[in-house]
Order: sequence, then structure tokens, then C-alpha cells
Amino acid sequence: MNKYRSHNCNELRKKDIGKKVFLSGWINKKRDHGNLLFIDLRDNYGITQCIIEKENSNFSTLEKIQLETVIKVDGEVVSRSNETINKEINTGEVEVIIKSFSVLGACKELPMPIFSDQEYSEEIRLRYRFLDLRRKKIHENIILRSKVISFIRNEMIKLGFLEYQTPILTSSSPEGARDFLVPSRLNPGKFYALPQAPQQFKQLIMVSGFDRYFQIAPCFRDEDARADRSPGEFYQLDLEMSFVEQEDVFNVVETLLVNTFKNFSKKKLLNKKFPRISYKDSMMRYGTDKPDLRNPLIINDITEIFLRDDVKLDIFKKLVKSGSKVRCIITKNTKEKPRSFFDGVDKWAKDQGASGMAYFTFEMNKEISGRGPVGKFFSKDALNEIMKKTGAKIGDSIFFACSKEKHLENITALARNKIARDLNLVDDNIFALCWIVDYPMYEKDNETKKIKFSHNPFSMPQGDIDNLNFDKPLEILAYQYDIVCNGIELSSGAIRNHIPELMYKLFSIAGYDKNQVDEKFSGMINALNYGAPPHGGIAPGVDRIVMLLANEKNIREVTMFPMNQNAQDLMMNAPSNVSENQLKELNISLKLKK
RNA sequence: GGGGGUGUAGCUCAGUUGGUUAGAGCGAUCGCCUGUCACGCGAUAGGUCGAGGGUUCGAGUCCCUUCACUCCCGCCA
Repeated sequence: MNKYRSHNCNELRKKDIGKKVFLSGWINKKRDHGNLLFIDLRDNYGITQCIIEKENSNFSTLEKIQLETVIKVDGEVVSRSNETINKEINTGEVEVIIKSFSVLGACKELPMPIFSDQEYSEEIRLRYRFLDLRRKKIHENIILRSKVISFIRNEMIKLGFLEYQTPILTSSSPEGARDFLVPSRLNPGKFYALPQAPQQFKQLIMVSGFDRYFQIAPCFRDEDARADRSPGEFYQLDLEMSFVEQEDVFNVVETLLVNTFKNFSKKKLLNKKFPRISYKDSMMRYGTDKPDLRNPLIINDITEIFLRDDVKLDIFKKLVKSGSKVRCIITKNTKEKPRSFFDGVDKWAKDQGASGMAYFTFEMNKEISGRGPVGKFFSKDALNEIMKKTGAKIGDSIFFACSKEKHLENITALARNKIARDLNLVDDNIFALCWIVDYPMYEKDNETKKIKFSHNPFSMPQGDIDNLNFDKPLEILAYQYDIVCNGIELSSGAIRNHIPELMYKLFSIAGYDKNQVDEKFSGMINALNYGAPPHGGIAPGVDRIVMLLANEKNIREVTMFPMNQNAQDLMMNAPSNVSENQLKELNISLKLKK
């Protein structure tokens, strides 16, 4: 038998009464009654109450010992009287009378309490992450993460996929995020890059004939953090399949995600077959390509209304003439809402940098009218037209804003969330997943006015690929798709372009000549010339899936050892200075900006 | 790179209009307590009010600069 424990701290039950046992764990909590001391002993599995009386020669030592000290106790399991049973813990019907004990790991005064539901600053939590991780909530989150990953591995294998590793040291690529670079000692002046994703490798795996690949893949991107975006590194369920069309990828992902969400959360799935929403529709109806479908509000375009002569809202009419658009959100049956609700939205919009949100409520007295500050500018015919266009009914209200399209999309998307929150329209017990499809292949860079890839440059364009109209590149759509859950982007994927000539052509439109493509994507472009199968895939973000399942708003709550917002590991003290010698070996000299 | 929030005891926070010696809870230390499970009771220690500068008779409080953490925008094919 192991010398540290006969049982773990979640094992003892009534049937064990009378047994001599020994347990090891952390002192979670002490309750000192002077002649009687209760100790809650905690390990990964649970808590067992241990008890010692004054008569025992160990009493005074144990009484003085710090919380979170690791001890081993020898003792006997006894039953608890009915009044003293603790239903909160699994071992609550019994307790262990301590005969002797020993300290296995001493503990200094704690910088933060472990046994507490209190919130602590991120700084202290990250600096003492090993203490933070002992706390119940995050301890359980990390275990959940492990179980989710195992489950996903199993499901993928059941679906006929095999897991393959790809290199961590690879080459820098010009498209996409900023790379983390690693200097090469053996190749002076040259650098590896950490992969932003195993994109080219997984396509090469397909060209190598492996048919169905997956990997829980670490990805590295040197970009700024957000609450749902770790700086530096994160994990994707990377997958790729040969001889597939878009729907084949969708079927695999739907099966996998439905099973995963069902298995790890009590929340309901809004749809088992996720709705397909085109990028264009999504931008129109939700103002974003990551819509939260739990929110029933829809955005409508009512620009045309402002061309009518019987609409007198001159500020908007003038803006519309110079190319602005007007979009609105209808709220159902809100005629009784207080003025503060409407003004609150307007004020909020102004805080967001918009010119505000106009509003009125559709009313019927003798005839239809708009009640609210700007209602009087609309004739009854114009109001009828709006109702027809938006599906609004008498008693509903309308919020609308006028701006250039891009800004308008932003502000209405935010307003959609804000209004839904105010009206409590979002059911938090639902997962609403959807596909966003038909992304444009290219977009115009706002600053440089140049055409660039809007997403993945390796995506297959839609339509007759022998007769694509390259004169209008912005109209070319791609077999490119995202999956979105509750307004959070879970992943991006695409059917890939496996035809080298087409690849050169598509890159040339984004400003890369053949030589550049050959140089930057040499591994892949070369391989495509030797019999490449049609293939496609996707890469759901593992951290975000776990975040949703754990019901957390911050990705650090499901990451064991995260970095802070400035991409520093406060516990390990990374990044850090390196010695002159190390730099010399790498032929690197530092020239720091002042 | 830009904008917002926060920064007071080991931890979580309060601190009025600028006014005497900066408070509470938890934790720590000491004492009391035999059925608690957030045990209870009493006492003690613990502060460069993030840092620097300024205004003022007087600054935790007002102003400027700066640092740290965090949220957001940019960025993240």
C-alpha cells in the first residue's frame, strides 16, 4: 500500500466506519473549539472532515499549523451523529478521528485565501497561479477542459479521423497575424516562426493521402489580447478532410459540436442543424458576422423611406443623399416602456460615438402616428411603409440610426445587443450555433485602398472556376465559413484551393507575383503540382468551446497558466532577458527603442 | 498605437465638501471556547493611500506626469 494515503479525500463513506485509514491533503479550513479541532482536509477529489481532541498529544501542534499546509493524517473513520451530518460534501456522513499526523509540505502565510468565493485581482491570481488553481471553480474548469478534450479526441476518432502532429518550428508567412519568431543558431540571420495554425501542414497531410486529419493544435499569434483571446498561444481542434464539399465538413462539425455541447452542458441547443447564414445577410440583419442568435432582434434597412417627400427628417435626408444609409431595429410591444428606456438607448449610442439613435412608437388613435421626439416627421403613409418593410405592428417601437454603411453596421450591431439586454430578450440557457457562409474572397483595405484577401488566401472561390470574373474581384465569393455560438466566433474554415494555376491567379489579384507565392508558400504550392486531392477543413477554438461550456466570460478562467494582457507570464517571469552569450550564439544584437 | 475603468493593511473593500491620530471584514499573532462545517468571543500587530510633481495653511480626496492591472477600439488571413 502507498505510504501517503489509503483513501483519497472523497472516498470515505458509512461503510468505512471503524476502519483505520490514512489520508493526505491540504488543510482547507480549520475550526478550533479549544478542546476540539475540526480540520477539512482537501485533495483533488474532495474534502474529508478530520477531528482531534485536546487529549491527543498532537493537538497543540496541529492547532497552530497554517492553512494550505500539506499533511498526512492517521486515524479512524467514525460516524457522525444525525445533527452533524454535512450534506454539502460527499464524505459528510463520516469523519476521521486523528491519531497522529505529519507535515508533508509546509506553507507560508498565504498571499490570497484559497477557501473563499471572493474575487481577486488578476495580477495576484496569475503570480500565484498554483494557489489560484487550488480554488474550486477554476480547478473544476481545468478538469472540465481536460474532459472536453478527451471527449473530442474520442469523437473525432469515431468519425474516422486520425491525429497527426505538425512542427512547432516552421517558416514565417506573409499573410495573417504577426508571427512569433525564433532565431536559428545553425542558420545565422534566419528565423523560424511558430505556426499561427498548422494550415499548410494540414493541407500537405491531405496531399500525402491521409484523408482525414485532426489535431488539438497549439497556435501562436503575436497579437493583442481580449477577454476571449489569449495573447500568444491558444488551441484549435484543427481538422482537414479530402474529397469533400462544404456540407461534408458541416456534417462532421455539427455531429461533433452537438455531442460535445450536449455531453458537457445542461443548456439547450437552439438548433441541431445549424442555420446557414450568408455573410451578406448576416451583415445586413445583425450588423456583424458573429451574430448572437439568442437575440431575436433584426436590423432592417429603411434608407428608401428617407427619399420620400412626406418624410421631413431633414438631417437624415441630407445624409442619405450623400450616401449614408438608415437602418432600424423594431422592438415588439414596447409602447408602455418608460421614456428612460428610449432615451437610455439614445444616450448609450452617443457614448459609443454614434450621432445617437432616433426612435418613436407606432400608435393608432384616429389614424396611425409616430409617438416620440421625431415621430412627427413621418406621414401616415410613410409609417405604413416602414411597418410593411419591417413587420412592425401598432404598439411596437423603432430605433434607427443614419451613417455610412460600415459605421452603421457597427452601431446597429451594438444597439441590437444593448436593446436586447435592456429588454431582457436573451435566454442565457441556450446555445445558438450557426454557420456564416459565402464570405467574399477579397476586400478593400480601407487605408491602402488595395485589394486583399478577406480571410484565408487558400480558399476555393465559388462559381465556375474556369470563368471567374477577375475584373470584379470584390464580387467573388469563397467556400469559406465560420461557426458562431452565442455571438462568439468558434472557428473559421474553408474548402481549399488545390489548383496551382488558380492559386497564382488569386494571389496576383492581392498583389503577389508568382515568384513571391513560390517563395512564401513553397511547401504547399509545390505539393499541389503533384496530384492534390480536393480538400477542406475547419479549426474550432478549443479554449472558446470550453469557455462556453464552463459559462465563463474570460478565457483565462479555462486556461491553466495564461499570460496577462501584456503577454507576460507573471509566475514564470516570461518573457525575460537572456545572456550576452546566448545572443552572440544567435548572431543577434539588441537595439532597443528608447 | 488609441480610449475607458481600477489602484488605500497580506486579501476584499469603505473613506462625506480638501480638515484632528486613515477604517471595516477576512487573514496573521496571542488568549478563551468539546460538535463545528463561512464555528464563536476578546485582544494585538499590520499603511510610502501605486510612484513623482504641483495647487493649498492643510491632499487618500483637486490638477499634471508616470507606472501597473483590466475592459474596449485598432490588430487577430
